[in-house]
Amino acid sequence: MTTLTDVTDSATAKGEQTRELILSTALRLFREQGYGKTTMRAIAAEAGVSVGNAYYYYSSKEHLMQAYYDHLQEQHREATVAILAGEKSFPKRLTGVLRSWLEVSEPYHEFAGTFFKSAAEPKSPLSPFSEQSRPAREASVETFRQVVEGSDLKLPADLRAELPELLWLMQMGIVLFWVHDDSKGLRRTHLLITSTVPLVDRLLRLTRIPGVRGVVTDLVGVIRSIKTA
Amino acid sequence: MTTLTDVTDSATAKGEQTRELILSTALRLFREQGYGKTTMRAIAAEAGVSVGNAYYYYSSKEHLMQAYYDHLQEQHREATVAILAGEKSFPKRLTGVLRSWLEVSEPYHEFAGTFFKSAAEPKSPLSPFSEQSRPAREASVETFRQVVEGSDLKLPADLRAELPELLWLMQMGIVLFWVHDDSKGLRRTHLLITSTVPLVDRLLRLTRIPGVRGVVTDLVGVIRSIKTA
DNA sequence: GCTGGTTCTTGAACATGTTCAAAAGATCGG
DNA sequence: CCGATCTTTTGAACATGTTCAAGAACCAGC
Repeated sequence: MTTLTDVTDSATAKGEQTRELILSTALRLFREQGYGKTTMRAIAAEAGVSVGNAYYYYSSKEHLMQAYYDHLQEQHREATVAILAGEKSFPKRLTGVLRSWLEVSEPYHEFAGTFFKSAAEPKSPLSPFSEQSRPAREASVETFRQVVEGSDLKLPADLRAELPELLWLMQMGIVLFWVHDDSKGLRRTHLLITSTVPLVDRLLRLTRIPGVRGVVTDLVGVIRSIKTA
Repeated sequence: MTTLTDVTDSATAKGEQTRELILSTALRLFREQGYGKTTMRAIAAEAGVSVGNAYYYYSSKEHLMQAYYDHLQEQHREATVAILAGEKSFPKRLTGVLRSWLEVSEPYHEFAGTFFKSAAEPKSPLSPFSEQSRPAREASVETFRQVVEGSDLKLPADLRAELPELLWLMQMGIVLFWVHDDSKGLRRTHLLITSTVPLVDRLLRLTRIPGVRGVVTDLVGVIRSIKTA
């Protein structure tokens, strides 16, 4: 497959151009006609290569999707930088990050469903919980860590430590909702975000109440034990 | 396709036997060798009919899965009756219902992943949120309604009304976890249930605290607005 | 510039879900 | 019992993801 030298000077290598040609062609076709209607034969033909060649670089149609996912992730990360730079309020930071995901992903909404279809299978490398998507997942969690870190939110340390992953989970939930949302202009998903974020904010601030504190501590404990079990 | 008379005397009709033969054969093969490795040709051959005949009754391989899903749902509902009859404590009722789902589904754990793969696609009739699975979904929510109704749990009316659906959502989450759980004897999923249920119980009882009450009322409001939007 | 190996490319072949036109069987009025 | 109509059954054909053996292109070392 790939050798060590590939990593260093792959940028100029011949095959690397083919690889990118195939990927960009695939992404374009996915966008233009959806994932399901785009055949591997069509991708190959459009890119001017043979079917087998596409498989030489991407071992399956799903892998092309995986590449798209990484692409999306990267775009989102870039988009968040500006947002996080100029805002201290926690709810606003969170809203901004979630909204920007929506914007970045919008062109793909139609065929995102098919994406999640693959993602839901545990053994699939596309699953957001899989080993293969660990880098993308950790990058995403990192974004939420920044949302928390740079904000004015005051929280007990233990909860604060787990919060980024919880927010990531929240985003997964929103994405799931988004995938099923066929309302005009994604109105319902926007509504979900605008109404959920302030609620989360208030919930988090509730941890100051003594009676609540204990439950939260336990909640954090449960999360930790499940993660390591 | 089907005429009105079908509904009434279909039980004895010739074709109905074929339909059931195909379904039972399919389910057996699914269990024996997994969904992916079971081909439509194999199902047809094993049932002693032609491939086209299988499609005459089940318009796709996924539809056979749908039938299995209904089957599972029904088994779970039956299993819960006994549990709910002899227990008043809310956490115990909830634990019992969740555990029994685990038991009923256990033989299918291995290929359940593939099932959820199909289920995650929004347009798929298999999606737990789809129109087609509304009956199964409502039956399931109904079970959780009974968990709440027959329990000693004291709650504000508005929250109590939404709780069954929230619990159903919780189960979806557990199922998602379960699908990814490959620990010995499903240890981690059991752990998730045993540690989450008491927490939910405590969280619900927290609604008595005035400061919490307001947030919960708003939460319920958000849920309602999202549902109807 | 030859040679041996590595990388890249090809297209035919395969596996499997799905469709469909045609045939076979069942039902029923006359 | 006949023919018409509806239901059921068939199997070949099709679409498409995937594999693979073979060859082409390329490159490093002599």
